[in-house]
Amino acid sequence: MNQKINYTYRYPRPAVTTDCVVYRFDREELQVLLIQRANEPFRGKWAFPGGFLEMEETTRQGALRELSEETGIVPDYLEQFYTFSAIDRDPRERVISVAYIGLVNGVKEPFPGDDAAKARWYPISKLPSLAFDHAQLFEFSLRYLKQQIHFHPICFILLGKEFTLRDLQKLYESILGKEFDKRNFCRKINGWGILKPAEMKSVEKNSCRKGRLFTFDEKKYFSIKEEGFRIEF
Amino acid sequence: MNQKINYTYRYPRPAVTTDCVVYRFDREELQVLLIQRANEPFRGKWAFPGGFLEMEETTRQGALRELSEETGIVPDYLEQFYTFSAIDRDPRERVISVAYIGLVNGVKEPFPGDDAAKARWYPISKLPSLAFDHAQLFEFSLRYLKQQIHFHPICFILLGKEFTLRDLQKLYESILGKEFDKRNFCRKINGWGILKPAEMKSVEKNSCRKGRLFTFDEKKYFSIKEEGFRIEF
DNA sequence: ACAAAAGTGTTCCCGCTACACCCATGT
DNA sequence: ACATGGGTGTAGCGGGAACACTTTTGT
Repeated sequence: MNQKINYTYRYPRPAVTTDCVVYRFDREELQVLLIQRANEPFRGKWAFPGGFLEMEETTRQGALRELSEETGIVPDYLEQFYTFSAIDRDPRERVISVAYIGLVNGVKEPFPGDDAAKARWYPISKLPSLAFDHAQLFEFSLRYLKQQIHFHPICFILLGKEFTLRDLQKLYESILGKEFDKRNFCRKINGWGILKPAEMKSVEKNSCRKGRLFTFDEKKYFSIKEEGFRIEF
Repeated sequence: MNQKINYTYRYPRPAVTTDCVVYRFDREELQVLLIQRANEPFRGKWAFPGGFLEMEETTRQGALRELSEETGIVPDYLEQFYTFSAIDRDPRERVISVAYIGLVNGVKEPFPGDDAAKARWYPISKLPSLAFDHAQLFEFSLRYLKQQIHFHPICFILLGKEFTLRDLQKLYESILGKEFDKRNFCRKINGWGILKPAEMKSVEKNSCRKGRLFTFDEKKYFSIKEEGFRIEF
């Protein structure tokens, strides 16, 4: 397996990697998935999962593969957000990284593997010091999220099947970094008409209520999106 | 100069290129800058300017260099919008391209050079058939423009120092692909308070009036942007 | 019992929309 | 003279913002 073949080119080439900033929302705050590096460089430091691109995969496929190898996580949404190419961003050699943002709903826990000694979710307000230029990677990813929230149903992907209006509001507040009035928020969302009440099992109806549960009406969303609807906030 | 050095790596690497979709606005319609390829592959076909990344430059620098070499154009704004990595996007070999969007104000004309046999501006409604996956590149760039118009003063960069309200309206209509009511448009823009009347030389005051000239009040724009202002449309 | 969070309406205001006519210029 | 494009105001409506108290549940 430890093949000794070398690859030779007429001109020098940078190495190409992919990195993933994966978000989840635990009904209180936004969190991102970090791994603790098992190898040099930056051994022991926390970083976003990622690694070298293979020749027979797109960057998207590479990002999914590395994410899966290092954490076992399969995201519910994955989109490219920026390519980092600063000349000294990797101490070993010239490396260009295509960075992806991932969204996960629910409470999946990671299993560290490969280059990851550990893997865990960190609240975005309490990130540790990060390897490489990953602090910048994080900043860019959050800015991208703040923008895309207007064009994609990001929040509904993060919330998963059922959620309360409070969950949704907390999530908007986490991403946009400001607070809203409960009633106005509620009316605004309802005005869009893209939520339907979730069906409840009769058990739930009486028992411990955390608020009414809703579901994202995907069909309705895509139909009004066709007509130019945007999730303005 | 024709050095015979080769570069050898332990694992195979894709080649990395940059491409630029540069826009200008001639007061009637949006145009993009295309070159006619002087070399294989796709010799004779139209394409966006671009080429291989060098080791001592960032992708941004590479994009600027290639653009300058092939067309002599220096954009007034340049931002990355997507990285294309489909496996067969270049018939020669595996090539990943980091694509940039450029904006130019005024009427600069290109000078073809390097890999470009010709270089010219094409109205976006009349693009010729394009080399590589550049049709997709174009689509992505336009989608990006449509989004970024809400977060950056794209339009004011394209218009340059002085412009009429009619120019601005035509530009918004070109990018967003829909038409607006003249008076409502005017009131909306004025409401932002980021336009100031341009000073006129006394000659202009009486002579052939094409409408009042305005200037983008950059200082004002950045100050209200700080407070969370967005250019909603 | 107390604290924490859910649920619920009204008023005011601003910005968006729709709409038509006159004037100046250039041909 | 005619055509083209510039310039201007109003009325109605809908959505956004500000605002407080009661009820339920969990501790």
